[in-house]
Amino acid sequence: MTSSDRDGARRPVVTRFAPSPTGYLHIGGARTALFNWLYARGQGGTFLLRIEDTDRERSTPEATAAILRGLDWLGLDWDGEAVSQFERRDRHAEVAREMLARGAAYKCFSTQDEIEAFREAARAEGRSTLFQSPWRDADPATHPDAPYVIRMKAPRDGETVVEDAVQGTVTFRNDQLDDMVCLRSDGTPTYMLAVVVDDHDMGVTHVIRGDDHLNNAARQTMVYHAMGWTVPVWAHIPLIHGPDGKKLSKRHGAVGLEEYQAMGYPAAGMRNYLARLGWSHGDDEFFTSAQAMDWFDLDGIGRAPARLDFKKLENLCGQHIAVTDDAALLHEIEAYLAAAARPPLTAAQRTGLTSAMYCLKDRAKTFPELLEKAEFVLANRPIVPDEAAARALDPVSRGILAELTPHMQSASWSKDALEAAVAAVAQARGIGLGKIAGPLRAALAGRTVTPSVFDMMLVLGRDETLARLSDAAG
RNA sequence: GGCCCGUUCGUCUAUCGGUUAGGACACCAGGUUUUCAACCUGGGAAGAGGGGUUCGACUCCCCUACGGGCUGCCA
Repeated sequence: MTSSDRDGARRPVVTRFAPSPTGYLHIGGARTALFNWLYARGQGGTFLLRIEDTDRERSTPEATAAILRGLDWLGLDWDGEAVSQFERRDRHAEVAREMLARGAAYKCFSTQDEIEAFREAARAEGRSTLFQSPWRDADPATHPDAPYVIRMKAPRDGETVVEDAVQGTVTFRNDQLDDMVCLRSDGTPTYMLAVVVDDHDMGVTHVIRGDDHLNNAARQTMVYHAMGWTVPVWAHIPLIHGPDGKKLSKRHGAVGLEEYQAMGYPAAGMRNYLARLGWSHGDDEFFTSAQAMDWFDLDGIGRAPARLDFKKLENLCGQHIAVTDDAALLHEIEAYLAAAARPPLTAAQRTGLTSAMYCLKDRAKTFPELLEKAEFVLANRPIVPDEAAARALDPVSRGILAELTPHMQSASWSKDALEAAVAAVAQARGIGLGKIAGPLRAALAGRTVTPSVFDMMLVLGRDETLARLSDAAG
């Protein structure tokens, strides 16, 4: 059996990504979104987006916007409108009341101070610090006229089993689970209640999320049971760690997805890398999104946390840049420029870059690297050599360039002819091709790292090439 | 503290009781080469430790160590 029909009944798959808008889109969150998207799309299902903004203190519209931008960049499209969890608060409260009516929940009048006192005492005595409310079985007649929260009346005996598509069967003793708060004293729902209600109402069939929620799944299962709702297929995926194996944090460098865009990684490479991080399909390493959709399955998800490896990311990005068509590449490079707050391309640069793309795309791993190698076509005369290029333009080299120029003037402008011309000069001088290519590269690009000198001449054309040669030789 | 999860080359991983434990990235050496990238050849590199179960364990069970998570009127 596959994980998709673990619960027996085949339902159209519905997944969701449910981030809380309290900051940027975390790289780990992005992968969670990717897995949900891949699974839904691969199964011909639906992928929903829900913003978990019930924490009014920390939620911001800016963070929501950042999340949407991140998903958009990664190419993860969701179905329908993004749902605001906060706006569904009345529905959540309604379910809390329903649980009350069913005897699956109760009003708890304990104050924060009382709860804290309880925990301190428990800690001191070495008992469980799970709060045991005195109101759990209180007679409603004794209820004071005071603020209260609605707590889940969790079973005290027995155990709750979470059937997880990734983690396997995980059993929790019910006495380890507390009577979680479902509705706060101000009448707003807690996350624990809201997720369940929303996932149920939205018809979510597969909950794929970080394994920091594995414990929560047990308590949420109780809500499903209390309401008589079908429990979704759980899939708790391991978190992503930093290169040192510790929980990913800012000291590891980039943790926000947008930073990766600003660093110039192509979205396709990012998707490929993220998909491969914690999920595998045999020995396949390099693949398109279409293949990933086709192959993606919950069974292929690993159980151990994975570490970020920038070298591998770069390698995959390089491969994707090489196979992306020129127009799409240009488009993405312009988006990168904007994301990195770099000046946009001029019309002339856009044209030049397009004509040079064929000799740039398979020698760059990131957009900044590609742009650096494209400098020869991006820059205008006079070409200002960088330090290394300036060193390559010593008097002897300039003499060589001066000698080469007439040959270039008469050569037909094809790669073969250009190579022949350069070879002829090399032979006449009794030097290797490298002795000519170095200065030539410096004169044409002002750089020492570029595409082939012949490709550059082809892209630049005769007039521009000769002009640059004369600039450098002169 | 309690509960839960995890642990195969440096990294990502394959393996789903029987393999010389495979691949990729990275690294090292050599080759090719006009730079970079790419490419070719070769190399080093792994089952956390200890007990079981079994004819046979990386694979199953237990313990320990280490890492992570939860234990909130945060999500």
